[in-house]
Amino acid sequence: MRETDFVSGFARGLKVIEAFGETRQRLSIAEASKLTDLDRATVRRSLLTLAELGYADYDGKFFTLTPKILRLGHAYLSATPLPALLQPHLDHLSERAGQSASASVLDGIEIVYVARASQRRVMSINLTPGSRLPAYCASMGRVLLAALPESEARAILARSELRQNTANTKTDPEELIAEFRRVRAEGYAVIDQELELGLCSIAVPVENDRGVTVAAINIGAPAALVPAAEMKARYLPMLKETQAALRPLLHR
Amino acid sequence: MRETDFVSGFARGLKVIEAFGETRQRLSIAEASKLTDLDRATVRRSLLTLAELGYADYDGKFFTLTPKILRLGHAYLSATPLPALLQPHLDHLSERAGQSASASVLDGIEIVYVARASQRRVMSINLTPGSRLPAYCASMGRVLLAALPESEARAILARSELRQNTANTKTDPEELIAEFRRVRAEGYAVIDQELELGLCSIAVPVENDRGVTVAAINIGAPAALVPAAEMKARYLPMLKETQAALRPLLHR
DNA sequence: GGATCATGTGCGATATATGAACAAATGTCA
DNA sequence: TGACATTTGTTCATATATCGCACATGATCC
Repeated sequence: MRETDFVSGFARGLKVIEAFGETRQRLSIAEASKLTDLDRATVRRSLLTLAELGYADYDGKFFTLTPKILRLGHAYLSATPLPALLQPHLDHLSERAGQSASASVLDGIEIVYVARASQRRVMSINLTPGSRLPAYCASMGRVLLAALPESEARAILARSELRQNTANTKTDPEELIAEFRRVRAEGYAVIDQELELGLCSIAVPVENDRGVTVAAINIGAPAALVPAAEMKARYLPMLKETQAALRPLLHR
Repeated sequence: MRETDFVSGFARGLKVIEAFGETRQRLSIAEASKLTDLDRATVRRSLLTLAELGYADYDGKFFTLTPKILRLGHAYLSATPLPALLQPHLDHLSERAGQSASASVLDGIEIVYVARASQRRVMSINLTPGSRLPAYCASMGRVLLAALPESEARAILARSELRQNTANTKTDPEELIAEFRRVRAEGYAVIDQELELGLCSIAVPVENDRGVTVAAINIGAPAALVPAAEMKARYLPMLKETQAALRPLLHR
């Protein structure tokens, strides 16, 4: 790509949108400038552009994103066949298991939920399509990382923070790499309260008709109801069935 | 705003992202150019920028959005306190009713789901936060339109397509305006299979502590289980309770 | 092989980014 | 309270980058 094939005004604008993350619903020009490391004048122009287009509100002091911004992400969720294709299978899975079933893909060091069928809520955080979790300590993340060449998986671990969320969280890269080998060999990953106390989950990869892993699906259950040791016996068979049902549906 | 306070390269890029709507997962440069009505060279630069930043994949012929694009919409969902604040109330509502409960806000002629607690799936389409429905034929849409000054509601109806989705769908603007008056007076809206056969729903506004409508919440049920005539008696009391519980929590 | 369509590129006209300068608002401290 | 220091938003001139057109090239289809 040539230098002139890059629209830096666009790139800067996207960076400004992403600055509205986490708890930052309202940003002043100066705050946005600090967060994005862009010049105040530049950020101001981006924000005013967003406001002019209806993607943001401006009260003269603070900018706030409007729901119109959801169109951007929704362009992906509705354009990609994956979520719609997975959804009925997740519904079925969730009903059979009596637990929540989800699907996610990898984006950098995180997994991104693309579809979900939830029973009652077990996690403290609210997962919806678009939600993100660190890959290293989520069952679907383990499956997706295990599908990568080991060098890439290592690179992702190196970029990850590897926080000790609970006493169970595995944070040693070598231990994680060894676990990826086991996942690759046995075809599933179980997480025993590594992300959050009281939550167990089991995941398997979803492969397309050429055997390439394109996503992961999982079932999550309260540890009090289903100990980690029982996850495999209870849920792996139905996850494998779903996996087999999906394979011929996924091309390219 | 001055002319030079607008970054047109940014605006053009956002337009390109939105071109990936509906069934358009893969776009060539020429296709994107037609959809956005932008010059091919411009679209090409925008798409290459998206690819360079990891928001899109490029196989030399077609561009595809990547899950990274979800960060943009998620910046809103996680930054805005509304979804997180509503979620536990929707969970509770959904459990009490034994039906799906949702919350949405208005964006132009559409409602946008910002939170949802779903029981079994009753609609053919899969609703998640970020999903959109035309406002004129959805229960939450009726509530949100009824909260606007009548001139604005009329303007939105004028811009809407007013499709006859089912035999029940109201498409006459005057009839809809009259219904908005009733909704305003009585404080709730019921939809009897106007969007999709077999689906009824009832919605109430969510107001902040100053009485301004900031969202709507609803309960949807299969018409076979709960006839429209029974929606009010069954669900309005619990919707009103939720409404009252939310009011003091919403400021500004 | 010619017509049609899609993509890539060079260039002049035009729009944008930059950093400094200024004005206004806000915070600080005696 | 008042004076000073900081922070923030805005404007400006100009160097720089982008836009859109026109043309060249490559693909595809009768």
